[in-house]
Amino acid sequence: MLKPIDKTMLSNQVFEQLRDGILTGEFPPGEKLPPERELCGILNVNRSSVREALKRLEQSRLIEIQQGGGSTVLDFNITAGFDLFPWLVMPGGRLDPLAVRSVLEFKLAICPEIAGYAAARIDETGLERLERIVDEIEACGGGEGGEGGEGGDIDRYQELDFLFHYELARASGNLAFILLYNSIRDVYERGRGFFTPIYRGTIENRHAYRRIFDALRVHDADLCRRLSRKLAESGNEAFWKLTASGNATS
Amino acid sequence: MLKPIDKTMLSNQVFEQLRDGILTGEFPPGEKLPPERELCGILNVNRSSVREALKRLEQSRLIEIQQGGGSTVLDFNITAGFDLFPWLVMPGGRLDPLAVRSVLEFKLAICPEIAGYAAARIDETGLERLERIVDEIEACGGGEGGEGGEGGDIDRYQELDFLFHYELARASGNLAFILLYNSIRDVYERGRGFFTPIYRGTIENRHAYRRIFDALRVHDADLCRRLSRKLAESGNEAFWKLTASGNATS
DNA sequence: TACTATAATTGGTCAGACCATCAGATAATC
DNA sequence: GATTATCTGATGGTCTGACCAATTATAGTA
Repeated sequence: MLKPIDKTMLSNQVFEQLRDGILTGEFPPGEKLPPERELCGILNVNRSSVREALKRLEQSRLIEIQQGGGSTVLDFNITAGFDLFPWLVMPGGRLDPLAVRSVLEFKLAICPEIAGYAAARIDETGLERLERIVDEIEACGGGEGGEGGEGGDIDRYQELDFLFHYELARASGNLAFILLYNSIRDVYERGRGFFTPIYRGTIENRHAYRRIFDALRVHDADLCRRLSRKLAESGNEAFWKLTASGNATS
Repeated sequence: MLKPIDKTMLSNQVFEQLRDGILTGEFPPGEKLPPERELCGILNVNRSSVREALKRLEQSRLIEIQQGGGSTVLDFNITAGFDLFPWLVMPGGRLDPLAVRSVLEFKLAICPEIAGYAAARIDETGLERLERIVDEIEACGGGEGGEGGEGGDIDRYQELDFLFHYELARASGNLAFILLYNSIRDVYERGRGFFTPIYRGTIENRHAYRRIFDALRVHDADLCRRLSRKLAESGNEAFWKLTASGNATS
């Protein structure tokens, strides 16, 4: 009966409402948003809060503000940057199948490349950090028994999988890859529960990380690429199996 | 003597000053920004303007704001998303060599993949749009004479090259790739002048676009990937030649 | 009809006030 | 003396109301 109290700042609530309204098409591209003063009345907040929200929407390139001319909704497909991706993957708390496909294809495209550069450039400290992660991944029990209640391990495995790839991105010495993973982090965190079934199907591959690590250690870029691609492919296959059986995007 | 007047909004000027200060290390990670009221005094603007700027910095994940606790500078390498990339490529108007290398490697990694998916999914309207672009690229005169003053053509070629790849991203049907190019667009626009010498060296490849287009038309994904990779590689080589001779990043 | 001047709309900035939260100092308690 | 509770100041969050600046709509004029 008692619900947690929403302690988000007002300007943030305004921002989220308008952002979701734009992403769901409630405010279609080209249309004008209500004037600031009108929004104040509708939302029952001060103009400062509204303005802070509008400025953030403008920065996300979801709207265009023109002095004297009002705020116009932009077509986020054309204007919005990659930082918006997490919100397109889960509009309104549900997974968008097309966006999920995009995620999987995207991982398949960049993970091997990241691994390749990482193999060429990784240093000792990077290797150490990765080894700790690999060790812990292998320690995650996965399906050897039917004891059930292994959700904790799956959760941790999911987290470690991200950390593993994030460390690879850092080791690649490529700013673009690092920033990319910073943006994607939200996808993982927001969609944690939804991706769990996928990871449950791929945890049997947890020794694959070790193989990649060994290839990194000897700076075998080509092998890293191949192994990383294989890992990504197995994850994608697990997902498609689930969607086929109708268990995902629910 | 007469300088153009900066007509940007005050909050935007505040935002840019603080952002650049953070990116250049003037405000190192972990350090606290001056309190809002103090910033008002320093910058001689109203608190609303300061707040709007701070909210945007927070959204860019460059700072963390805590009620009663001030604003803390974050480590953008760990927190900032891909949308920040353009500003890391050209901090203070100069090219950052490491970031440029990142751009080139990044293009090399994703362009072929985009082309591959585009080949599988492109439709008639997409082909039409691309053909117009390819036609115009081929019409760009490039180095056949020594008439000089061909800057207009180079500029247009540069623009068309981006449009070509952007259309590929759209045709790929992958949201991630599209958003990526939306983010990258700024890199091209802000660094237009700096990249021109590169394009001057690669304009001789302008028939490569036609070959990719032909492969797209017959949905030959593998050929598209190979051709796209080759195109990206030739661009990168042109850049490294320039850096070797010390003409870039000037 | 086309152009121009005016008025209304709307975003940008400002000033000042008060509330909510946090951090450090102070006082109370064991 | 150490720990805990409380108080105080600093700082961000919200509100009110006003005025400026740019745009847009309207009315007037040639």
